[in-house]
This record gives sequence, C-alpha cells and structure tokens, in this order.
Amino acid sequence: MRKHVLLYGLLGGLLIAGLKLIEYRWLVVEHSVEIYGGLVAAVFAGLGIWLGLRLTRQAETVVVREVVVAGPVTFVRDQRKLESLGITPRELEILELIAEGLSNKEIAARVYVSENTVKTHSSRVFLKLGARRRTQAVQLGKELRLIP
Amino acid sequence: MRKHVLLYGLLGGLLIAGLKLIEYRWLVVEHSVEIYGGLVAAVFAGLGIWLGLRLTRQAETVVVREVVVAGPVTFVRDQRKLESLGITPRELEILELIAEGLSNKEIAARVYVSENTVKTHSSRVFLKLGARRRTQAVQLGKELRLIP
DNA sequence: TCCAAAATCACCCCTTTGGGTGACGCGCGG
DNA sequence: CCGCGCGTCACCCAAAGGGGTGATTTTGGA
Repeated sequence: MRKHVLLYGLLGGLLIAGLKLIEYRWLVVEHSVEIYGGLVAAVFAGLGIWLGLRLTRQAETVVVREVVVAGPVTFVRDQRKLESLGITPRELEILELIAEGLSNKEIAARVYVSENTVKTHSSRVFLKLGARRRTQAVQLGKELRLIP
Repeated sequence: MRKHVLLYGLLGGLLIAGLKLIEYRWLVVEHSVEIYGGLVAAVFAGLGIWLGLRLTRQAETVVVREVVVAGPVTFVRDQRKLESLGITPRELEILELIAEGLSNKEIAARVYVSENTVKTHSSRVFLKLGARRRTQAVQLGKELRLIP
C-alpha cells in the first residue's frame, strides 16, 4: 500500500515536470490551460483506474463451498455403550458373526466351539440388547454402534 | 459498463463547467494554472480509483473446496439389481421389514396378510438372493443396496 | 378379452432359533 | 482361599424359520 502511494506521488511529480517542460517549450499558446487540464485529467484518470485495479487485485473473495463426499465412513465402536450393557468381547464377536448372516452351527465352526456355546452367547447378548430375534439383535447392534 | 462511461463523461463535464466558473469568478490569480491542474488531477484520480473499484467489484474468485463430511449418506436403491434379480415390490417390502428385525407374524400383522403369505414372500426373496437365513438375506440386501 | 405375473393362502415336514436351567474350569482380585 | 465374571458345554422344549407343493384371486398389459 505504501509502495503504491509512493509510486503515485513519483509519477505525479514526473508528470508535472513533464508538463512544465511542455508548457515552456512548445505549448505556450492560447487555451493551453484547457489542453493542460484535459491532459492532466486523462492521465490521472487512467492512473486512478490502474491504481484502483491494483488495489483490488488481491482483494479476492474466496468462497468455500462445502461438498458432501461419500467418504468411507470409519466405524467407531461405542465402548461406553458396550460396557454399560455389560456385553463381553466373546458375545460381541458372536453378534458380529450373526450380523454376517451365519447360523449358529457355522459360527460354532468358525470360532471352534460347540453350537451350544454359541447359543449361550447369543442368548446372553439378546438378553442384554433386549432383542428377541437375531435380526433384531443385528439391527439394534448397528443402531447402537456396536457393530459396523 | 455503458452506464459507467456516461456517468464518467457527465461528471467530467460538470467538473469542467465548475472549474470554468471558479476560474472566471474568484480564482483569477497568479499560479491558477497549477491549482487548476492539481484540482483536476486530484478529482480525476479519485474518479479513476472509484471507477476501477466499480469495474472490478464483481471479479470474485470462487474457490470450491471439497470437504469430506460424515453426513447421513443418502440411500439410493439399486433398481437395476432389483430388476435383474426379479424381486417384486412386495417381496422387497417384506425384506425391509425382515431387516427391521420383525418376525413373520409381526410382518403379517403389519401388512395385513396371513403369516403364510409372508413366509411365501420371504422364501421367494431368499431364493432370489441366494440366502438361507433371514440374517443373511438382510446382509445381502444391504450389500446389494436394495435396502438402507 | 385373455394371458402372465404378482399376490394371496394353506398344509406338511424338517431345521433353526430362542429360552431356561444346570454345570464345569480358569483367572483375577479381595 | 473363595467368590465372581467369563467362557465353555449339555439337555430339553417351544416357537419360529425355511423348503416344497399346490391352489386361488388380482391385476396390468398385449
């Protein structure tokens, strides 16, 4: 900004000097005042426009438009809810496998325990979730952010 | 833009007239030319700056920045997959209710049909999805973007 | 008007699931 | 050392789910 003012003043001074020269050398005629005024007006108007453009060049209005992008929603387990419900890690594991659509028998084979054990875990987790069916348990588990 | 030029000209004319008045009424003194030039320079410079600002006012730079927002992902049903699997609207409806954790009996009460009908629909939808259990059907339905 | 798809309902049979109870071992902290 | 929580397993029973077949009605379009 200060630089602009200095430049402005310098150019003005040079112009005045130039005009003085012109006035004393070959434009000392009648109506020279009008010509002089017109010249000054034109030059300074141009200078003003240039200066105005200069001043507002960096005055860019940055508009940040937020765009919702379907990003991979990172799943964060709600540990507090998990603890408040008293769901053990094993029970949660069984619930996850239930959510994958596996039967008790398949789950038993997956985690190397008997089907009866899987039934016990699932029964407990249903009790803690207040679910009557495994589909309901899955729905509740997802709602409560216990499983992805 | 044309308006600006006209305004500019008009103001310039008025200024000239004003200056003429000043010159002939009470500023007919020595060095009046310098004063005259200074005035013209100052006024036109101001005018130029104003004009420059005016012209560049609408030169806004819009920066679009994409921001990942964990927004509620709007569910869009995959109609093509639905058709390719030959799943009827009614069957889809039943699948949705299954996904909500309802039993066949509850679904029957909800849609005002017999439990046997619900069983038929669910059986068909399981067949079309290649699911053996309702939990698996739900999981597949969500994967295939048939249900939210 | 007639056909085909969709929707509806019923019955049988078997599997799976859910609920309840009881029991055993293991590890940890009082 | 004893209790407690957790994980494990077993058995029983009732309810729900799933597969198959067959049938009727509704409905939308050729």
